[in-house]
Order: sequence, then C-alpha cells, then structure tokens
Amino acid sequence: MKIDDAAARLEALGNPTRLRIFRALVRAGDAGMSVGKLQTKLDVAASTLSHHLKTLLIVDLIRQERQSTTLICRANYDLMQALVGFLVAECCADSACAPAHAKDVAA
Amino acid sequence: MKIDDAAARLEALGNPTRLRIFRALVRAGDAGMSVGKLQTKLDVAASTLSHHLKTLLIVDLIRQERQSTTLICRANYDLMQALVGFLVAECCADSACAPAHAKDVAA
DNA sequence: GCGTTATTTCTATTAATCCGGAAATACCGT
DNA sequence: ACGGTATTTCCGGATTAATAGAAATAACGC
Repeated sequence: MKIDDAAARLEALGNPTRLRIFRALVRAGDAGMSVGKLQTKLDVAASTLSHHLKTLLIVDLIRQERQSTTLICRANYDLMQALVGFLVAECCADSACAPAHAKDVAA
Repeated sequence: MKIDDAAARLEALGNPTRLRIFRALVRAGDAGMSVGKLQTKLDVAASTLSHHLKTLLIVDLIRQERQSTTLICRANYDLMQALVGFLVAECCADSACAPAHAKDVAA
C-alpha cells in the first residue's frame, strides 16, 4: 500500500461518525448491514450517512451490494488488515520496536 | 481505548505529511529524530512541521525530549500497537472475520 | 548579556470538511 | 405506469484544517 493511500484510509477512519459506521459494519460480519439500519442504529441524518459511506467507499474500506431496494454494506476486512499491516510493517522495518509487539497483536 | 480517542488518533495519522512524519519517527526507532532533521528530511516549512508535531503530541502518538537546543521526537510504539489492537479487536469481536487474519498481522 | 541555532507561536489566507433539509433518483411490487 | 420505500445528490452555511512568513521564545556557549 502506498503511503498516500494509507493516509487517505486512516483519514476516512479518523472521523468519529465514520469510525462508528465502520465498527458497526465490522461487527455485523459477513451479513453486513443496510444503510437504513445503520441510520437507525447510529441516529444520523440520511444525507450525512450517505456522505460518510461514500468516503468509505472511495477508499475501498467498505463495499455495497444491492438487495432489491435496500443496500447492504460490508466492511472490507482484507483491506483493513492490510492497513494494519502497513502500520506494523513500518514499525518494525528498521529498528527497535520489538518483534514481541507484533505478536501481541495476534493474541 | 475509547472510540473517540481512536478516531482522533486515526485522524492524526490520516494526513499525508503527518503520516510521513510518524513513519520517519517509527523507522528512526529508539534513537528518535530531531525536529530539524525531520524538517530537512521531509522538506516542509518549520512552522508547518511544528503544527503537525503538536497534533501528534496531543493524541500522544509521539513524545518529545529535549537534548540541549534540539528536540528529539520519538514515536509512541505502545500506543500505536494499542490503536492497531483496537481495530483488530473490533474486527473479531462478534463475527466472521477469521482468526487467521489476525495471525497474518504477526507474520 | 550576546549571538547563534532550534523551535514555537502569531497571524493570515486558502481550502477542505461536516452537516442536514429538500429535491431527485433507484428499485420494486402490483 | 403508480406508489412506496430506500438512498443519493444538490445546495448552502458553519466550522475546522493546512500552509507558511514573520516575530517571538528557548537553550546553550562564550
């Protein structure tokens, strides 16, 4: 992952509302969650929610799939893991940050 | 870590310049890097750099220590790991995201 | 105390973000 | 085609972020 892409994704996750959206989707697992349910759950205006979803979509942190009238949103786990991996890799690239740290993440 | 704190930290890392600053510090390891060297390395105006350092300081992602006239900056590895852990923990809290993913991070 | 180097605060400008109401669009069942 | 539900786009306003030049502060050696 290029550093500017990583920054864009971190920025996308760096808004409290968007992080809540993303967390909700992550917790929803493979079933995902509809836009409408997200709106109810997070109590945010529909247009605002739509804006946030778009920015998450642009950086590919979430995906959407239509099921008739409703749109199901899902977190892109693999990309999230790649993003985490980017940070961890940078961490241990050159120096001191003990390998033990990386192991803790897995635990 | 509270979700709003996580969001604030992700936002801090979500600016390209700040992410470069942070990466440089991470790679510098325990030796850290002076503000002046960061400025040379990243080619950014001193005042701009200072602002970015302040926002990283506020969320505690970096620390500073004076060595006579120069300020040495260091990345806060533990907090970065905690932030990564926050994302990973949310990921595998309720559902499908396979445990194998978390293991990949350590590899 | 003075000069020098290192770094921050002040100040201003420009640009981007966040938000939400209202209108528009998408999709489906009938 | 129509009606209804779901979601997005359009628009505007308020807020906040990014950048950097210039002035101020900090810390030291002399």
